[in-house]
Amino acid sequence: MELQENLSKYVKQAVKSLFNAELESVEFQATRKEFAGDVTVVVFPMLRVVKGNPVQIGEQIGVYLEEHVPEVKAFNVVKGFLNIEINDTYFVDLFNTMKKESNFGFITPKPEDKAIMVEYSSPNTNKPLHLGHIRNNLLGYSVSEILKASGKKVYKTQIINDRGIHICKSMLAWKRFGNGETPESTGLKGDKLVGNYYVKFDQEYKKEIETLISEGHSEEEAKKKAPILLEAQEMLQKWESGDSETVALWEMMNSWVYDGFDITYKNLGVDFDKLYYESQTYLLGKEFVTEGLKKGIFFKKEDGSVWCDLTDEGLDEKLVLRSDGTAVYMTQDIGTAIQRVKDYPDVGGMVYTVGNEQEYHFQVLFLIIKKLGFEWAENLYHLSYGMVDLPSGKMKSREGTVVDADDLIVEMSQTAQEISEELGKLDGYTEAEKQDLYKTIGLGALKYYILKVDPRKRILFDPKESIDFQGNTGPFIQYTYARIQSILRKSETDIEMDLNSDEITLHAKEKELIKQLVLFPEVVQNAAKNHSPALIANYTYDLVKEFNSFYQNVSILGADKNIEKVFRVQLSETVANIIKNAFSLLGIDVPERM
RNA sequence: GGUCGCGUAGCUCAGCUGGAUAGAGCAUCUGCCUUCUAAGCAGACGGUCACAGGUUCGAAUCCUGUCGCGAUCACCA
Repeated sequence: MELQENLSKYVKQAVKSLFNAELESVEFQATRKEFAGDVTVVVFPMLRVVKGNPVQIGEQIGVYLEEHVPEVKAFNVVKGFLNIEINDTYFVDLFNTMKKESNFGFITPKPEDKAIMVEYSSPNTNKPLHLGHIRNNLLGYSVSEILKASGKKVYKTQIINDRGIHICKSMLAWKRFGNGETPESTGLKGDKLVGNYYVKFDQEYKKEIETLISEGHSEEEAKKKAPILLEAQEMLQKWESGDSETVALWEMMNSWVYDGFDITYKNLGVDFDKLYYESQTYLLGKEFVTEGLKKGIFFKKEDGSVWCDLTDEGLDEKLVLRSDGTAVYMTQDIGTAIQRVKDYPDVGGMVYTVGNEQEYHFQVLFLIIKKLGFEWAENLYHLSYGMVDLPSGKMKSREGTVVDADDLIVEMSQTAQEISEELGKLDGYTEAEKQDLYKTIGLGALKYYILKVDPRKRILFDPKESIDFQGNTGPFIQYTYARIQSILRKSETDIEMDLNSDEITLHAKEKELIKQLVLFPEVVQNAAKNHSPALIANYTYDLVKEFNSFYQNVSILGADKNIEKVFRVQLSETVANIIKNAFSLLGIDVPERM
């Protein structure tokens, strides 16, 4: 902050003139609440160049600052901490300049800058989205928005794992047991319908294994020889060879799933600029593996499989092409990355939002891309997040132990509805408006709950304990926003009006609010640097807590003087604007009433 | 076994570019709606910051080791 730079200069001057010593840097921190002051200079580090008692040194510097710096009103020294009080006019002027910036804290990207591509969601097309995908989607979307706000150009994308044995399993089960069912005929969402057949496949598969074992086969043998599995594998081969009937079935069932996903994405409020399909990128990956083989980046084993030797980087050898020449997961990811830069030449880096179980995969992928010689390999980042687990353990679609994304969203809205109806503050709202609001609040609770925790941490979600709507939650912050809107509706003060800083004496709560508000740009940059929506969430919570304390302790519309009233209304509106902007970075809407 | 991440109040989490007496929410208990929305505010209770060393004027924060939890080390994706 400018103030600190300014003070830093004077502290150095003070040390020079008082002790004839050179200070390299000055250490500041926010003054703790229990002491008087706004900013604190830590004296201890100075002891290296200035010999003496820290308290006395602090006192002397304090006197110097009081005399030489107009913004300094008073000071006190506690142990080695020099607490400095700043004039109210400084803070009011600060507020006057920031309140006019409609996108305070947001930086517009420069056209010549490189863009970042953020990948998230990237589901398999054989089952519906669950709570784990929700975390992924919210993180990816939010990090995209944060990067944009920090001044980067961003493309949101995903890679859809549309080919492989998993989708063949659903296809086969549908063919055998489906009787021609469609989303239309059943009324089921397409992804749900397909997911049911994936589960059905697994049930049949298990039955067959048991039969084989009872016939005397070993378990391992049975798992490999179950007829339904063999048939699925056969289907995959048919698909790869372009068998028209198989491809038609594949296209039909995938399209059901996409329709279903689209609904979930829309409900979640996430979107994508560009979709990639594994079925369209894996061939490019194979091309580059072949090329890398020629250049000596990869090597071929006797059986024809192609590998990358990473023992120099402390890793192992990694397979990039099977002995039968087919692609593996890695091959496809190499192709996808390269395809993206071909499509968007301004892309200079990528963020992969994928769970921490894939850390090794991305470590290897990034090294391989580097070896292939792409300059953007330096700017690849794996946004690795912890799993969402249930008290019973990992979520498993095949076993039905999942928290379904659509169901959870509906439940959250219902809870919001129950609470709202009990409070009964929505007179005059139409039923449609109410339903809209319940969704805003329900989603706000869910999104905030997920995003406020450090992405790296594992989340234990207990379906029996509902997500809170009080305290450090989305609805609490939304509520504060609505509360401010209510004041703004009642006030007739001019928001644009400039405030003469000499005429305002700040209440302690007002000063704290201004201090908190001006931190926002720094928080946005920090969140971008750390790829952490949690930093935005926690900042917003602190701001809102501060505001509510102000609200309950200071009358806004009932201020003694008009200028105070105008200032407080402006302050409230600015807080509301920051809440709205901060929450937009988390993908959370704010309501006018609730 | 190797590698990576995590371990802070009964529970969920902040704090981690080293700084003052470690902060919130939930839960429990006390007050506050004839004044701007009580999904709120004010307060009480609650901690060997996993453990042991080290570096430092100063360590929850940095380093080393130990323990616990999770992930990963496939011709699966």
